Amino acid sequence: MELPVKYDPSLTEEKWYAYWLRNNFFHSEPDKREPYTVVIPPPNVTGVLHMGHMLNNTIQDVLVRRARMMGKNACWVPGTDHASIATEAKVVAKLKAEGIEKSDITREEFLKHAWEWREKHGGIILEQLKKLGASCDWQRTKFTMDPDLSQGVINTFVYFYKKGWIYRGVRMVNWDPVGQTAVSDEEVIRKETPSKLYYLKYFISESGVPSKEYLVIATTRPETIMADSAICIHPEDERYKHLKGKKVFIPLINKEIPVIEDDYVTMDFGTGCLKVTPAHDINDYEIGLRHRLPVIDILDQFGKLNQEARILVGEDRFDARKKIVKMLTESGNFLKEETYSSQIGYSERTNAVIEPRLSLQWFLKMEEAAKNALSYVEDERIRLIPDKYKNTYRHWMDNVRDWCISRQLWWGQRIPAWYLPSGDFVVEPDVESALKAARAIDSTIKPEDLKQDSDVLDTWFSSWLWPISVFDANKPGHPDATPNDDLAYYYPTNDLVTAPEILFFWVARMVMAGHEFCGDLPFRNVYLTGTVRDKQGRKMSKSLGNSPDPIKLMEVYGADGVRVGMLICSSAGTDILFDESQVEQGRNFANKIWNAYRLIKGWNIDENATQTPQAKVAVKWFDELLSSSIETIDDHFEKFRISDALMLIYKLFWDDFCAWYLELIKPQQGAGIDASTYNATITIFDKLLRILHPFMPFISEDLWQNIGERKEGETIMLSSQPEAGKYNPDFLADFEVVKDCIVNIRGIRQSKGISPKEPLSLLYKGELGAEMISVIEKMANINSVGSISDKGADAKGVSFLTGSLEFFLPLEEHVDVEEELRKIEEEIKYYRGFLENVMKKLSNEKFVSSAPKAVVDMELKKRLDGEAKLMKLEELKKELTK
RNA sequence: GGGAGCAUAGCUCAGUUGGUUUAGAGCAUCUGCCUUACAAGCAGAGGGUCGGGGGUUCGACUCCCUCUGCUCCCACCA
Repeated sequence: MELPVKYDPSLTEEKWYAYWLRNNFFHSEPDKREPYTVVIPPPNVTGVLHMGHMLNNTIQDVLVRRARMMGKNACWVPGTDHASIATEAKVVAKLKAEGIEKSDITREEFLKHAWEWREKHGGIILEQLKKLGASCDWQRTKFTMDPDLSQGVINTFVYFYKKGWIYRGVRMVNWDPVGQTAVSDEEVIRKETPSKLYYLKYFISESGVPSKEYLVIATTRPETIMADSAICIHPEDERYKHLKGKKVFIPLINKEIPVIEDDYVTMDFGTGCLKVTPAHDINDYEIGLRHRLPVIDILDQFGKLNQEARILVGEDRFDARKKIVKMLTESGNFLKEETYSSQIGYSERTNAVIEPRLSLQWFLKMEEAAKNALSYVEDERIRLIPDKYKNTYRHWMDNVRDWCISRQLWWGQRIPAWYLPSGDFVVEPDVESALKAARAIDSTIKPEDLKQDSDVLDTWFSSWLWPISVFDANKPGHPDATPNDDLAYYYPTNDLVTAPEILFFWVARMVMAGHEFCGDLPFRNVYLTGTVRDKQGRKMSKSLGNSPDPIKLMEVYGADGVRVGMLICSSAGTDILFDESQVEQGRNFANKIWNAYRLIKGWNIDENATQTPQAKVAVKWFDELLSSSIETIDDHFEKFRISDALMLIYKLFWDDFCAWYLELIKPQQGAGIDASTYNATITIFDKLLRILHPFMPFISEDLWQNIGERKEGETIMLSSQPEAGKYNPDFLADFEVVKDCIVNIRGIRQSKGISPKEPLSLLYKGELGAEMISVIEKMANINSVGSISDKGADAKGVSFLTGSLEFFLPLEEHVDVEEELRKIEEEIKYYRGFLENVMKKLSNEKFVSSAPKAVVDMELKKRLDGEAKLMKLEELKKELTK
């Protein structure tokens, strides 16, 4: 069968993925082998694959496939996250498009729609991962809202409540009036936003009556003046000494409020008089707490003014702002406005301007958990890669705040707290136990009297259990329970691959949950990927439209090509500037591999042929090179230098194997190859494929299946990673010298315009085995090799030095003596400079006495080599000028 | 304002406890090649003194200080 000149991924990828699935190769069950476990960072259930996922999952697959080939029982657990805010937002939008408002339907109806949405879209991202080649154990696919996982979340809540770590409290939260929920600080994006600073007059009260005197405050939010509880001045502000103990009137509503003193106020900002609005500003809230000020909340959940405002009731906060400025102008309280730019918080999900709002929320105490979580990283039981993130991690843990775990949403695990008519509440895992507990408080309670809290839990409150609950959903909330077989075997997991942005959100919290429920770390290594950016360094985002569609990319370049493109230039923790040319490079590499295979496959074995000397050296050389390379690759993986490992493999295959090895063993045109070389080559190729497999699973499987006799059920996936054998570094170095000689000769040909097809003769001086000479003959097209001592007295040619060897190409008609002289002069100059440097060191007393012996010896050797080179160059120069 | 990090060839990055022939790779560029596996290719070549300045050291891309530029995180002045 004729193989096409170009590798076509579309013919192999689907085929082999189906084969792997059919044979259940990805599935893992506990056994006697050492486990290697990875849990996927669960993508949003309604999400679609983006470039960040591609990078992240490619790395995981490389690690998992390699571990599997190293004899470990590899288990990569896939799954999705219910992502309450994002998913609920999508469902709300979808219903709206159908003319249904969330507020018009019941919770149950809404959840039905949400689950339908999940059924329809929930599998997409996992299907996309299959295209990438991800070797996940799909039978273990989990969803953070699977019934058993949800129960685990509920149990966890009950557990921490009973432990006293969960409490209910009034807190200033970041309220998203569009999403209708509180969002965490981390989900608020601050953006520089142009606004105005309004200067307003507050008239001073003279025994309950406004006087003509006034003070001036500056505010960006005039619509909140009705919620003012006080005016605050700095205790040391000389300008306002006369205001101490006075009261002032809020404009328009003429309400009397006190002037208080607090050093929170910055004297030189604005007017130095601050209006204190405890209900609508976090700092004001804290001042309010200190001075026991009343909290007047004038905004409703939609960001509209409520009855408390007295005026402009029902107006949206931004409309109210415009209107009140007008009203203040009319009332004579408006002084002036200035343009002003400030950092305004926006909701990450809905982009609505965040409203600081007081509300009753559930919190989880973090102090003790954070201490534990920090210790695992501090003493390196958990390794962060790169370790610079230790600083960030420590900073987070040292400044941790209690975690607001309630969300005013429907999509998620509903908080298991039931309220009695009396206002008391009980926290229990289910309604039956809640009833029982409630009756302990009030024996007359009937089931219909109990009202469950309407909030759901923060999504992270389920994902922090992920490494535990995917194996044993009963364990969270039950630290004393005996772990099931899966958990006992797979936990702790090995490596976690994720983004640094969620180091705190997710990684740290998993450490906390792992410590609490399993008494152990959840993973040993955390590999933090960089952010995928475009060529200009911008984050890839939907709104910018600068992210390529990964599926299309894989269609054009092949999954293997894309995988290589993503990894070739991305070390841990550094952002990768994505450029399609890298993916092109990956595709080209796949094609190179394909064509190497075509070449080998095209050879006929000639049973009568004997191994050429070149082939003999080539096999020996490549075997040893392979061993030394495997050692380096292992080392790279040990240190998670994945792109280094890939680059090494890339060069090993392309340069060493294709450009040198294959060229050396290539039989004469039309001739067959001897069996010994052929078999050795197949063995080498087989090893190369296995080394390539974690990075390029499809093409390596395809060629591996073809290169030998395979039966159904055999796969490169479950073969092994080649191990390093013995090698002789001196031999490898000698071979490099020979390569250098060949490159020299080729370069001379090019500069003299001598065709590679024209055979040349070569003279040399030094020690060079017959087999090495044969390599030079073949690779540089040399037809006769002699000793330099046989060179005729007037022979014209080109000399060059490599290693400790001296070569001479007799090229009578091509030689330009002037030019040769110039080149030699240049080299002499270089070595003089070089020697000068070396001598400077060696003649330095202190260097010789204080540097390690090995370093001094190296310098001595450099000196000897340099002097020898220089001497030869001087000789050559003399000959030329003679 | 607080904290962290980065600055090495045109581009993207290595440079692993300061010493391995006066800095490496890939891509891109240039030159010559359709050489019977591959033009998604082959062969060859050029290109940086390691952001600026100072210091420590026998020795600094590597450690310290400082300046400049950039990035990220945290907090945020009404």
